[in-house]
Amino acid sequence: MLSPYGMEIVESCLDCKLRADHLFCDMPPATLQNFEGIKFSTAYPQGAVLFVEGQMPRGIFVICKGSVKLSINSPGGRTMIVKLAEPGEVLGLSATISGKPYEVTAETIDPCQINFVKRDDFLRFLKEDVDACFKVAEQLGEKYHNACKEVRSLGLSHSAAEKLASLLLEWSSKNGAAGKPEGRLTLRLTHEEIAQMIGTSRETVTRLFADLKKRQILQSKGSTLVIRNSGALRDIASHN
Amino acid sequence: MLSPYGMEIVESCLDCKLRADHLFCDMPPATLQNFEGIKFSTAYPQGAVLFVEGQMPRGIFVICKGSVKLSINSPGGRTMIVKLAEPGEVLGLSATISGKPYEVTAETIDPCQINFVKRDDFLRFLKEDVDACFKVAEQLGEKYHNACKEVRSLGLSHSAAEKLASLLLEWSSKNGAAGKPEGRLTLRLTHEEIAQMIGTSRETVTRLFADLKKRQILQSKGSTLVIRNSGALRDIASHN
DNA sequence: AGCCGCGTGTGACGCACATCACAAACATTA
DNA sequence: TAATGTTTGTGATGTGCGTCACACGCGGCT
Repeated sequence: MLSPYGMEIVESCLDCKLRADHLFCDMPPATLQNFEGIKFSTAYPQGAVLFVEGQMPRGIFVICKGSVKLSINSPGGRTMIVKLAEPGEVLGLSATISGKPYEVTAETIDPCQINFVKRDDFLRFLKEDVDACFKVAEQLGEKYHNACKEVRSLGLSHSAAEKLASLLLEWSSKNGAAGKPEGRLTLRLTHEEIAQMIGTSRETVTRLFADLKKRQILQSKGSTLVIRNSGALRDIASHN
Repeated sequence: MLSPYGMEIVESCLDCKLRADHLFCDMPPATLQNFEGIKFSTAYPQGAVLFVEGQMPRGIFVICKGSVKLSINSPGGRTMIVKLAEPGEVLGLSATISGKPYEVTAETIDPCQINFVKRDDFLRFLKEDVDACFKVAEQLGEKYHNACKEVRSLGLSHSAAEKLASLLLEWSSKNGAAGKPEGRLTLRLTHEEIAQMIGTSRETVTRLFADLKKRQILQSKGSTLVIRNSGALRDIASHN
């Protein structure tokens, strides 16, 4: 079956082939059966906003396909991108559990398939099933872990160059884990968005890229980046 | 009963008078009974290190009395204080659940009573009890929430003045919640440590305090601070 | 008393980076 | 192909604050 946005749709979680790779989705069959009963599967186009920071929680969103940009915004219009969430991640979890407003804003960056579960249904589901509840704890632990990494990078690493280098290495290694050739990656974000990820200005990102190319550490054709000297990049990333 | 460090000790969680105020400890009696069986209650002096960032998780620590400083460190010797944890909070939770290294370093800043539970015991405890598991999820949500606040303050608010003002307001309001007179607070941290909380240098903190006093916004006698103009302080804190 | 260690106060200096202000390179639409 | 938007490249300029350097105050020693 095809969604309106030209993407194949997975009908049921039970026969989702990628389940084992999807952190949250890898639950015992019985638990999954219950989940199946309360989820709503929806397809979203690129640029759809799932929820906004400060909204009261309506429920949780499990990413099946596509990626989602999580960001926080200051009243003054400043934006910071916290994370790019991938399939298998659950969004809106802590807000849904605590009943407090969503912490971040979630916006799809390509066509996505996403399972939604209403807050009440989800809470009932949790209280009835230890396995599910434990999965949620794991998932929240993961979120906390990521947030800690973010804090570390924002608070301890100094130069913008350092943070950009770390980001590139992280992306590159994520490629490696996915079987793609490591050391080669395609940028899916604009310089502006990259700047928002590492907490600097767009111009600085541009200049840093220019510098890395001049120093033969990076090479680019279109939106494809090749890391020519990963050693040097690592040096920059861990320069205390 | 008195501990070696001149602090009264609570024998059992079941008749702990502060239980209702302690987020994690407020569990159903049956659950609490189980917890009672696996916990080890210990008294620590000031300056004790519970665990260090990067260590493999031995288990969780529930604070009964006293406060604990959570920090992260860069290989280059830089330190950032992430949080001051209070009674009712659980430390080492996400590491214990995921089996990955502790995210932060935990050090007592005054004499503490703390319940320790070994990793295996704790995991078994969780898998047997949905209520406990749900409490853990709540607790992790809380941790995630705090981390998000940290990210927001590090990534969006720019000037050091802004962050210091926010910190003071937060402390002051925490006093208010505890019944103490709001707008009056005693500093328990040195300028150096405050600097580590807001990610700046000690000298900057000193200068900022001097400036706030000169502008009649703050007033200090010894380690006691009085906020004379909370409006102005709020303005500084939310200056976009 | 005098000495030491620790926290604090304050000046001088420089650099990394924000900000502004364009121009050039693409992408989209009509 | 012109017309309009979006993303990128680069210079000029200013400034917040990190860093170094040193002096002062205060409490705990012996």
